[in-house]
Amino acid sequence: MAHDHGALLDHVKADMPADELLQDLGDLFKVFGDTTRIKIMYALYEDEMCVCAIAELIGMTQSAVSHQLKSLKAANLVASRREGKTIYYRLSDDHVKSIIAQGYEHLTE
Amino acid sequence: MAHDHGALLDHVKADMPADELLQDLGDLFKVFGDTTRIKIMYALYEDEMCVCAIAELIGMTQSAVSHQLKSLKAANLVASRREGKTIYYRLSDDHVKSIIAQGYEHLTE
DNA sequence: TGAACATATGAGCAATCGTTCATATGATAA
DNA sequence: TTATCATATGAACGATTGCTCATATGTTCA
Repeated sequence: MAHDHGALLDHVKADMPADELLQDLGDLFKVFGDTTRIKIMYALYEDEMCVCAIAELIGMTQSAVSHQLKSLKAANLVASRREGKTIYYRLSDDHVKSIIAQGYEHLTE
Repeated sequence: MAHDHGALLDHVKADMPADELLQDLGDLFKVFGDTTRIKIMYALYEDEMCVCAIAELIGMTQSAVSHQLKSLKAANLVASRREGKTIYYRLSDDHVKSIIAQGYEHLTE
């Protein structure tokens, strides 16, 4: 410790979410913290897209994209539907757009 | 590649931000992607706080907190002021709160 | 059934990350 | 100046991450 902080700590501590939620928040933002995944989310911004289209668009291997889509899906950021051999992914949530938009604003002002 | 995607790729590609911005977005969210840094930002949610108070609050070493504050400052998420020996940190931006709030909403619904 | 296509997945490896430990910097007070 | 307090920083190490490569799964069509 160091100098005295009075009642400040107790007050702030009372307003903090539970540790598990803080962990989940970190894990969620970790998914946003990679350029490849950001590109994938932007690819799906307007409309759904199949895996190989995403791969071609962002210039990455089908395998790499598939691995990242798995992360995104685990975080409930994308959803998918099958149509024959093809699987189409889409953003599952408006939060994706608003989170990215807030980040965008932070950078460009 | 694989099957044909017609004009879809060109259309979506035209709407994508420049690579450098996408990289910056990923780097920004990477800073949110750690529980310790999330805790620090929550600690500063209401008011500024000195380093040792943050360390005591979240139960981490002064050194660890200082390292993370450096990351947060490099991303323009916190700012600081000196008062004698003590240095007070605060959130530098309302985007911090709104980004975390969006993440929170995504998790809790 | 077998071939071709679209996607998923496991292992392995280089790179990045977050903490610890020791030490440096910077400010105050005696 | 010297001692002490508050914070910052560099090196080192274990843990996690994202890609590649090879291969597996699942679907369609002949």
